Amino acid sequence: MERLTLFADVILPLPVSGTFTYRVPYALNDAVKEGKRVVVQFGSRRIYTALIRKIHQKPPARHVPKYILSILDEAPIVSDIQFDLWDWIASYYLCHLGEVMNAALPSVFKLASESKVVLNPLFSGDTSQLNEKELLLMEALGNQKTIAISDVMKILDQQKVIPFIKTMIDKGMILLEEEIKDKYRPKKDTFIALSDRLVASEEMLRENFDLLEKRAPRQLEVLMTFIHMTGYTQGEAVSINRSALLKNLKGGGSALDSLIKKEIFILTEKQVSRIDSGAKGISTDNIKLTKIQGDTLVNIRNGWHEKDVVLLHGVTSSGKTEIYIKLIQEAIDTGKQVLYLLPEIALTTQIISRLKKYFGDRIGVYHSRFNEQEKAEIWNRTIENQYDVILGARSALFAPFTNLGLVIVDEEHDSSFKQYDPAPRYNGRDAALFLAHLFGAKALLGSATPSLESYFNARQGKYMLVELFQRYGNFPLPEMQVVDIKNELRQGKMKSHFSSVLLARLEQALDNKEQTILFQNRRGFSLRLECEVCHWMPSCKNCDVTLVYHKQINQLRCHYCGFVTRVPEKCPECNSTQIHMKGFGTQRVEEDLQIMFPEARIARMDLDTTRSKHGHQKIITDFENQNIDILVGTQMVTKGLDFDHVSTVCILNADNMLSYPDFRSAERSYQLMAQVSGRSGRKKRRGEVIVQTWQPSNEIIRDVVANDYQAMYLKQLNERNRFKYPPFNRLIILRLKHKKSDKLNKASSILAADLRNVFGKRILGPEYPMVSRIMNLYIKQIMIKLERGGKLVSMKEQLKETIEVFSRNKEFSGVRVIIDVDPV
DNA sequence: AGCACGCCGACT
DNA sequence: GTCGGCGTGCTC
Repeated sequence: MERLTLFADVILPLPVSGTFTYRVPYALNDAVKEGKRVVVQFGSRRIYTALIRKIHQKPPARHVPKYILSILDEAPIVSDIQFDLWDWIASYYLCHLGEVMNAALPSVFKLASESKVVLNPLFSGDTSQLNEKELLLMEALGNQKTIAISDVMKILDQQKVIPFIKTMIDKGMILLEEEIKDKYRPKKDTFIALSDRLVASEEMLRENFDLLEKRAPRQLEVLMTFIHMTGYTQGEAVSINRSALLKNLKGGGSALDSLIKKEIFILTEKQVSRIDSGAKGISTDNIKLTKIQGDTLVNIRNGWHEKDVVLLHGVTSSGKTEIYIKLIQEAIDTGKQVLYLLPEIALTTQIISRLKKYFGDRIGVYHSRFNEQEKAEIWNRTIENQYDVILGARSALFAPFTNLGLVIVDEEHDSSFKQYDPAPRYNGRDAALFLAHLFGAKALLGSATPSLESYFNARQGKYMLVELFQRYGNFPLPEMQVVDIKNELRQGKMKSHFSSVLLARLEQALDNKEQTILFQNRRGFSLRLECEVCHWMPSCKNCDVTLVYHKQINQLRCHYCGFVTRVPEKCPECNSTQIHMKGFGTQRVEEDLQIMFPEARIARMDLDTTRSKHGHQKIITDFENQNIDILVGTQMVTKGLDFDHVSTVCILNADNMLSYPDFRSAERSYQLMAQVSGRSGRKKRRGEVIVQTWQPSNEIIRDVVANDYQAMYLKQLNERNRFKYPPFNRLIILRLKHKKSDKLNKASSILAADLRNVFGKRILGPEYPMVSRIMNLYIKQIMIKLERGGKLVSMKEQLKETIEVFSRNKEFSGVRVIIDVDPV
């Protein structure tokens, strides 16, 4: 029989372009399959887990391929559709397939090993002919079986060890070994069962009882507890987790061991799950939708008849989750899987348990707090079709779905769906929509404050728009009150960051045992100039952003287009010379508050207090249980939390987000303020929202107070159009990094010039980003504004090509170019 | 990404 | 004269 010579193109988990072709050993001809992991050598000695992308019979023209060393999987772990998704991500976000692979696979699926040296078993053991260094290594190998190459360097105290190792191999003293083991280990637990003879005969069991009663009361207790926990039916063997048994006994390990020795119990090892399960879930029929929720459900269903994507614009607390649950159930009923994406920070136990309540162990959760072994287990279970629903943050979209029918992206406006670093710099929402498209699945984007892009798409007819403007139980939107900080100051009523209005309200809330959330934007520490009199702030003439003050050069600068201007001597609005720097005080809020309200229980939720593994969850739980009166927090408090006893929400300073130098700052501010406000008020009581600001007549604030998303949308859309920003234009940002600023400057202006030759006026910059040096690397960025409807694919090809040509220039070889498509 | 190869300064 | 520093280029 003729043997086929097969080759496999594999993806390596590295930032290298393209795939690499390996030869398939004949013995593995039957076993190779696209989507399986294989072990390959890449370079002189590195061993990697690669993924078979394509199997073919075409030998590489240029070189002799290496062989695949082994196959790791029984069955493919990545499907064709997933590969299509990976391809799309790599080409759309201009990154390498290997980088997508890295993001997609749980890290325990990838292994990279180091070569190790071992003693050659055939070596005579005669060390008389060895030189000093050889003796040293042989001695070390006497103590430990394997030694990594890097450790050989240490032992011999020299860098070049490869030639040395090579001669030792040639002399037959040592061998090279690559330790390649799957890092994924099924978790095993020890189980206890009654021995067969006791199971077979109740009489025998009684005999043992009597025996133990006299001599070993503790052992009897163990046996009794076991019977108590498992029950006893003659002829029916039952086992129980050892630790569970011991837990009920409060110790008794030695007594148990004696019973095992006496062969009354037998030990078995069983593979167990790391993930709690067994929960059955109750029927979703138990959810009774309100009339308006029911109507919305119907609207969404109808929307899907027209378009594949529906945007659900539903005010905060409108009961969107119940609608999602109904839709999930419907998808499951037709035998399909569901992907439910949320921003990481919104993945709290609150939402997880709400879904588990209905879908029990049929829901798999992808969570950054899960360790890699757990993620691998969820992955495997997904392939085995044990899940109907996958709930998770953006990376959950890489789960190995087989039959996806519905994608839900909740809080779709949230910027954390976009991965910033490292590559792939993908947007989880957009990639999920593409995934839905690949499966022919329906998609639902949900938000109380949709992103301009999504809303625009809905208005343009690309998506179907469904609106839900009534809060659950028809309780009213909170009452909003704008407090003019300027006024308060003038009247001497401002204490620290707190207006008299806020302080009065806080006192009242404390008296009534109501909870309060004080929101302060984390952003806004950059220096900006502001007129003390009229609060005019200098903004860019090319872009709709506030200029940032650069102290070193004493100039104002737009970090988007590079516009630079001198610091004005007089305010152009009111001619005042009182132009000062602005920056908001920080975490003193909590301390100041504590001084004013010594009795109050105050907590802070920000990056510092939530850094620990369960810090975030702990604060939420404490707040839920009303162990906290006042919660001071950043963005975090806005994400997907529902608290029942919050009567008041205060935005301490609306200005610092409004003036953030970013074309999205108005949109973001609206979203943030609207989302924070939505935390106020529940059920019986109408909530209150206090907005403290220097500019009470600011349009965005007015729109928030009026709950007028439309107004904000239309105004912003106009701005975006004027300045060629999304959704009208697509943005790509190139970030160049180098440790020498002069080299970087030169490199970035040359790249920008190269790009202008191709793209003309679509290129802006180079410019320093706001943080112009990170980890000793200087950074410059170039922005590309591509018009919508342009030849996006070919434009990206040209962009890639231009960058590649630039990178080949030796003068700039050390300059890293990072491509960020659709930055947020 | 890693690793080897290469070409230059400070040591036995 | 060697070691090892970092820059450069390739890996199927």
